[in-house]
Order: sequence, then C-alpha cells, then structure tokens
Amino acid sequence: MATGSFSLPAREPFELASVALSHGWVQLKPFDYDPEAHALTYVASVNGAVTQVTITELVDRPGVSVTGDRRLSPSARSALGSQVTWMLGLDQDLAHFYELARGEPKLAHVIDGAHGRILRSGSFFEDTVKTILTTNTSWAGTKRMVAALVDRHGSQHPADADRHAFPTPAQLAAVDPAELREAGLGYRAPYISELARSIVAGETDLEGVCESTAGTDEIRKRLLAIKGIGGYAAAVLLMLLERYDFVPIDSWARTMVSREWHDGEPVGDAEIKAAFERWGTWQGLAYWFWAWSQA
DNA sequence: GGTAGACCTGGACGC
DNA sequence: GCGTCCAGGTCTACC
Repeated sequence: MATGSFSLPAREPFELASVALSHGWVQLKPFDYDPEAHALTYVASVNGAVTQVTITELVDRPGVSVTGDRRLSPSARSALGSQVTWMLGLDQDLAHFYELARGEPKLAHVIDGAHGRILRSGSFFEDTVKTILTTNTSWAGTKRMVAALVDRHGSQHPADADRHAFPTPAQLAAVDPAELREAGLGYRAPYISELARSIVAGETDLEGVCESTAGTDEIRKRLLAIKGIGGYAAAVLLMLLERYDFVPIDSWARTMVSREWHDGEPVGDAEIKAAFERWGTWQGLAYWFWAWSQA
C-alpha cells in the first residue's frame, strides 16, 4: 500500500482559500475548513472506504497537497486525485473571464484574489441534494438538514463515529421518505428520495451530466426535470458544471441588484437578467463575484 | 404562459 | 412561555 499523501497541480492563478470560501459549501458537512491552518477537510468515500482527506496549498508551485488519514492503495489514490481535482476545479481555465474582468472595476479583484473557481462536493449527486436543501429555507436550515443526512445516513468513518461521508444514492434510496421528513427535510424529503431512487434505478444519470457535451439549454432542461429543482437551483448547478449562462436569481440577488442599480426599488427577474446580460456565457460568474456596493 | 396558494421550518416579534 | 407572522424557492392547480 502507498502512503496517504500526494500532490496535485493547479492551473494558475490558484489559491486554495479562494476556492474553499467561494460559497457556503465549506460550512456544510462533510466539509470543514480551518482558516488558521488554511486546511480544507472532507470526509470522502474512496473505493467504498471512508477516509478523511486534508487538503493544503503547496508553497513552491500552484497546487495542493492531499493527505488521507489512512494508507491509500494506488487505485484509491488515483480515484481520490480525480475527485479532488474536480472538487477544486484545479484544471479549470478561466483566462477568458479574467480578460473580461480586467476591464470592469467591480470584477478586477478576481484576478489578484484568484477567484473564479467554485467549490464542488465529491459528487454531483451531493451537490444536487445540497442545492435542493438551500431552497425555501434559511442557511441555518440548510446546514441542519445536510448534517441530518450525513450523520444519520452516511457511511461512518472507521476510527471516528462522529464523522461520516455524504450518503450515496443507494443509501438514501433505502431510507423511508417519512424518516427523511422527520429528520427535518420537511416537504423536500420526497424530492430527495425520488432523486436517489431514480438514480439507483438507472432512470437518471446525474454524474453523466458532468461529462455531457450537450448544450447548456439541454442540460438545464434535464436539471429542471428533477423535482425540487427550479430556475434558481438549476442556475446554481449549471455554475457548478462550469456553465455560467444563467444568474441564480434568489431573494439575495433581488436585494443586491435593487441596491446596486435601482436605488432600493423592488426589481423583477428581468432587471436582474438585464444587469448581467452583457457578460454572456460568463454572466453567472460575473454575478457571483461582483463587488457589491453594499453588503 | 402567468398567477395564487400550499409546502415546512425557524427566527423575530408582540403579548 | 406562547401564539402569530414572515422569509425562503418550487410545485401544482387553475385561468
């Protein structure tokens, strides 16, 4: 067996903290981030074995060091390497976005700060479930629901009963929707259950969406066909797929666009779309990293 | 295609 | 401490 540590290269510019703190995912289990140590941790299921992974930034070149808390076989190391590369978008090319951002004072900060990558979970299934759990609730509610899923239904770490991986589709498909409802998911419980069962039954290929070369509109249609995914959630998931053609319009977007361009007057979807339309296929990213005048 | 009401939970608020 | 109201996206029924 090989040791549990290895490194992965990243395309420049890269800063681990910029990716880790790109949105709230880092606050959701099984992620954790230590700002003092600049270390991102994630409880992963690698080839069926639960491993806590610690990711730190390399000091001598762009990239990260990945350390598992157990010895990794060559195949496990390869699988984990692919997973971490995907989660951090290490090979993502944002050169065109930076070119555009250079000419916009509200986006110029993304270049120096190496912003642009958005943290992803270990699987697109996990990202989809988490996104559904962000809808129609507070952030505290999202954290509580995700924690309930992970703690109750995720595979347990062999050395620590308090640590669990995010549950697989098979694990969630086996759970009675009523139990998910009681766990605090409320009306979202049947959505999660139906999605998990559909994947297990082979009716939905969520991970295949990541590799798809289909157009963004087609991918969006597939996402909108999932119960619980509406316009906002689809836009968030498309962003995680590096497709930035849509702005995720939620209450926060309404507030910020209203303050930025409409003197606090209420705005509709049309005004929000109009505000970022000029950024074309980068408009979602422009919105995400916009330096708003008022927080 | 557009709109209204329901869904569920937790936090804020008034009494 | 209790009850009420509200915010947060999406779904469904209806027009």
